[in-house]
Amino acid sequence: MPETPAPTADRAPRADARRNRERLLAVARVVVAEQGTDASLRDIARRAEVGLGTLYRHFPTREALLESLLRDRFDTLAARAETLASDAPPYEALTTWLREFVEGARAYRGLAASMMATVNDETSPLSASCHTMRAAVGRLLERAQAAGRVRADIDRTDLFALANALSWITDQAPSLEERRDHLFALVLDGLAPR
Amino acid sequence: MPETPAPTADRAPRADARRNRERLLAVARVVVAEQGTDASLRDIARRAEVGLGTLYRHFPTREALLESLLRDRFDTLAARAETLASDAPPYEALTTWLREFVEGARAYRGLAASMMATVNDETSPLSASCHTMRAAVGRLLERAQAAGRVRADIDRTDLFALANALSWITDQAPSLEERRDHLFALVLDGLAPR
DNA sequence: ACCTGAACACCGTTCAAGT
DNA sequence: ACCTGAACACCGTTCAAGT
Repeated sequence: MPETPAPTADRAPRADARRNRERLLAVARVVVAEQGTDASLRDIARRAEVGLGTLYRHFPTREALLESLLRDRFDTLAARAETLASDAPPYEALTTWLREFVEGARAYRGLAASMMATVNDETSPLSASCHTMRAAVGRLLERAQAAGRVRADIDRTDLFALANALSWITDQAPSLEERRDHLFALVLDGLAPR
Repeated sequence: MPETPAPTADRAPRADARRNRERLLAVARVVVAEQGTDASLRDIARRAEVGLGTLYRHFPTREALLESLLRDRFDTLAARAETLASDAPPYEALTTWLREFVEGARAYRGLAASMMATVNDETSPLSASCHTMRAAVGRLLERAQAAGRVRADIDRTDLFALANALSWITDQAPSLEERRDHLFALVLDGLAPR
């Protein structure tokens, strides 16, 4: 019985496909860091020395590419929320997580906008990928609310929107970066119970 | 002495030029309402039944076009700030103005981003046009601060950024529109003195 | 003085042809 | 099974040629 390739669904990908995928992701990481989340897909394929169709084969949509780029980050942030939930007091756990979230969002310009888009389009791969992260921070929020440190009239989506809005500010006007922590603190004050 | 055209600087524009400019503005208002501030300039020229070069002649840049579209709004908002300064108590004047600002920003998707861009690029026509408006709201802020109703550690640029960030949220995720007033109130709470 | 549209250099997306 | 790049339909911007 010769090793028939057998096109089973979960077959190991061909070597060249695997290599191309990795090249694309590595290049995409650089180009998105340079140009933001609306970077030129053509440019990414070019710099990865790969046909444009190859990029589309591996990542049928821009969101799919971003998802692969950001999955690590989402997983890390979700895990971080769990750690904080058991290691820190409710309010401090929440604010620490939010601070790290906003800090990390600075990595890619346009990221905040891409994240907010997932609120509307639940079907996007990006939406699915950050869902567990949002659920995790939701639990942090509820804990802080139960402890009476955060007003009860906001939900995780409100919090997500506020965090992204803060990220967006420095996205658009880098000169306001030095004020970001300050505005962040101001919004936190707004979260206090009435 | 025949009526020599005399190319004086401030000559009345030719009739066709005047007409084209008005057509472009009228169409731009519609198209930007449909597509947002990054609307297709080609589409605007096409629907105005005007050559593409004509659009560029009248509005050398996208920002110049937006500026003409928004000048009224800026002037109105600046005047409104003056009215409120004399008619309403300091804090109420400020919050009323901010509410109207955010409410009005909903007119064009992408407007918040265009506004924030003026913080970095002081040379843009949009920046010049909204400068007096920003100065006016700056005075409202200072009054509210002097009355002890708003924390002293924020300036007009911070406030401008926060207002645009709130506008941006519903820009990106229209489904959050019903939460906007709520998030607005939350940020206002954050403005209270410590 | 002003208008026009072709020309140029870019996009995103698809898909027939290759290996 | 996967890769490739031409093809298509769009952009923004410029500018020679017209009236």
